[in-house]
Amino acid sequence: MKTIAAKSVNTWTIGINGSENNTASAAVRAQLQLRELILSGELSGGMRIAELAIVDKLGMSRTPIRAALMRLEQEGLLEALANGGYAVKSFSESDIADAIELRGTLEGLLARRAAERGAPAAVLLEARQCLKKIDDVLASNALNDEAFSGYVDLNQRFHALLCEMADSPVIAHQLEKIASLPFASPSAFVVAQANSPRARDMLVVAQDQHRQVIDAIEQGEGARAEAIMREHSRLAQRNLRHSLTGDDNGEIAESLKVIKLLRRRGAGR
Amino acid sequence: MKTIAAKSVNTWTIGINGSENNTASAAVRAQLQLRELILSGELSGGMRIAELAIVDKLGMSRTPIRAALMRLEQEGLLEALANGGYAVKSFSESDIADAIELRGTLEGLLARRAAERGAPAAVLLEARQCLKKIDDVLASNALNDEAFSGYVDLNQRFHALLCEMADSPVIAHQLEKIASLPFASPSAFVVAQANSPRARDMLVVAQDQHRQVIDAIEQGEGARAEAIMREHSRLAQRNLRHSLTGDDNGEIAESLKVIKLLRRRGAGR
DNA sequence: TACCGATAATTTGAATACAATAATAGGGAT
DNA sequence: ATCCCTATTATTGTATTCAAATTATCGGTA
Repeated sequence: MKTIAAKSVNTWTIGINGSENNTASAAVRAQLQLRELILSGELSGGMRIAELAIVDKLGMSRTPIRAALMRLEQEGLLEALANGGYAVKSFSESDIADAIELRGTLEGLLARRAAERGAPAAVLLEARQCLKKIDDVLASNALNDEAFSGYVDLNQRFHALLCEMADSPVIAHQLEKIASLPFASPSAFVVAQANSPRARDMLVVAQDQHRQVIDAIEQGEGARAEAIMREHSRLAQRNLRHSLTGDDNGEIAESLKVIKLLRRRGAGR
Repeated sequence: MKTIAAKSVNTWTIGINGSENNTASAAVRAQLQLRELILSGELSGGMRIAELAIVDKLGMSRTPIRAALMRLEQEGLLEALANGGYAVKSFSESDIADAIELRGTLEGLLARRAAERGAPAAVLLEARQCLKKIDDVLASNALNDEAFSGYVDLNQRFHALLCEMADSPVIAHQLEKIASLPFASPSAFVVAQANSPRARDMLVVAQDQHRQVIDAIEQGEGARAEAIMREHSRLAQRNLRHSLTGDDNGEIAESLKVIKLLRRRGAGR
């Protein structure tokens, strides 16, 4: 009776790890596959999605597909049309920037709370161990793809630990929702940097911020902890801009699924 | 083709205004009625919700009810159970406090952005007019229920205008979601104060903050605007505490639907 | 040619029927 | 008497059918 939400649990981790997860319910499979279709650009921004078309494509009945569409709408990847049906949402560059800033703000809030109210020693210890592992990954001067992928995992783990320190289910839940937007996740633009010569340096800076925020939390320095996490999110902002205005003629951008969602110079804002 | 989301539009305003809205789709009706059942305490915290039971109660088929349950889950009023089905969520006092702080943080972010990037003159004008109307409401020394209800409307309008000033659909959308939790809405605890002698004074303070934040935005004082909105949300915190620890032996609390969701001294936190 | 109306077709919303899975209760064995 | 296994029941997940509404198409008229 006290078991909780395995159903609506972050479908990200499932999908990301590649395994097609044939055991999951049809609705979840539909959700994952649809997200994949959207992120891969097969269903491009602004395009209207008809249920029957998806039925044909995914080979299941309308019911689980309707559920998946509904979930993807709440996730923010689709928008509901006035007279039924959905359309693939597209995002301007400033939308993405806003989403990142939002995440930074919330992580700042978490960090401040953790500092003000004190974080459990056990979690702090885990965080320090996590930092050490990241150090290990960053030890070599040239990072291969495997190292980057390892970094992404540890980075996500660190951010999760930060959530835990603040001990606020409500805020944590909301942050999860925000980070479910593919371009707002803590390590969304990390991989984009894999080929860049300065890639490692970026991670070194990020790691320093990680360390400082833990320090601030331990010292009970709320304002500092908050400021650090906000600034930390600006790294993602920089990576975003770097991906888009990169000197490599969009080579990096091409490798980023997220870019498919970008509305190129849409009507202002 | 460019029409947008009349479907998933905030169902709050619909429900709040009392009219049962028989024209809406069955799914939306189910959502409204279910929320009413939850907020009225008929479906109390922790209670498991079986679809068939709701079918009997609301007299429609499972399909729209499933949709409504899904929406209420995303809204945060229900939680999905591991093996299917939902349970009514209950909130601790700190959960509510966190939700309010979250809203304050986001509104702070909005205000800062509005200040930093400049808000459209038209919206600023509207906001000033809104403030004037609130002044009018507060003019009399003793406020009747009608006056309070008027205040609530104007207050919501003001907060909406603030959203508009920041001109960030992404942040606005997220804030809407957070404020959809009944106790996190900007004017959630205003009515609770209707009988309190100091009720009007609270609103006077709030109004002053409204005025100052607009001033800060006009002056481009981002940090100040942010700080004001954060502090502004603490009024709701105080009202919350006042409602709960009130000297009137829970008379106020009784009038607040929100209280039905409260988990009295649950396991820690 | 452009515009308006009617009809046909497509599409979503709702209801029901069906399948699979989890909970429960009952009976048997140790 | 208790524990475990099985069978039944209840409940969710999925498919399909039906209805309503919206959109598209075709024909006619100004």
